[in-house]
Amino acid sequence: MRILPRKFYNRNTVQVAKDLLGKTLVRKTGKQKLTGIIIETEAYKGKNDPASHASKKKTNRNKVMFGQVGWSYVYFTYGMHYCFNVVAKNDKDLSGAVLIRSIQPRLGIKTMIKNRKIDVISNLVNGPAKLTQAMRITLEQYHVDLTKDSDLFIMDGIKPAKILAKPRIGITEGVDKLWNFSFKI
DNA sequence: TCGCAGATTGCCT
DNA sequence: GGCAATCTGCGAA
Repeated sequence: MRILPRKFYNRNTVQVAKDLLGKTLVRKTGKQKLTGIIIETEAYKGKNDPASHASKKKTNRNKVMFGQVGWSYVYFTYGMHYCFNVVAKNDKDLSGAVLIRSIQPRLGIKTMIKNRKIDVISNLVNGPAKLTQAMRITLEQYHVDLTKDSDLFIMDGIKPAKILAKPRIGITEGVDKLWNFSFKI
């Protein structure tokens, strides 16, 4: 398997969100290696997308969404949760990112369970904040290059059979857009 | 099984 | 000062 090249992310944000399904997320913590297949994503553009952090203006928090594609965007919210995004946009768009909502654990499941302090597999990574907790993603992973072999990157994976498109979750504006993508393994 | 409220911190207005 | 791309536990049905 190969690491996804930067040009993979240099396309329409919605298209990248779809194509990220089935790809492998790799997280290295010391000697431990945690991997998982991405099974749910959401697309957030900048302009004309009221639900996006970057819809209004560039701030210190969301500036990564305006920067280089293929870099991580981690943000802290609700006082206790982190969410993990990948910056992806074509040349026309000023900003955009794909939220990784859910994965299917492959390597290091035991470590993930330990990180989450629970023992129910079905409850391990079925949500963006649970995913970051299980994989130990924090603000230290804010602005990491995902196209390089480091602590955190994304590799090629499997091909999803059937992609489902739904409204995005947890937002109050822009709910008419079917930019939540998932598939069944 | 479903729906609601609390937790808790940093960012923006 | 108010709110957020969420999760969990609790109470009701």
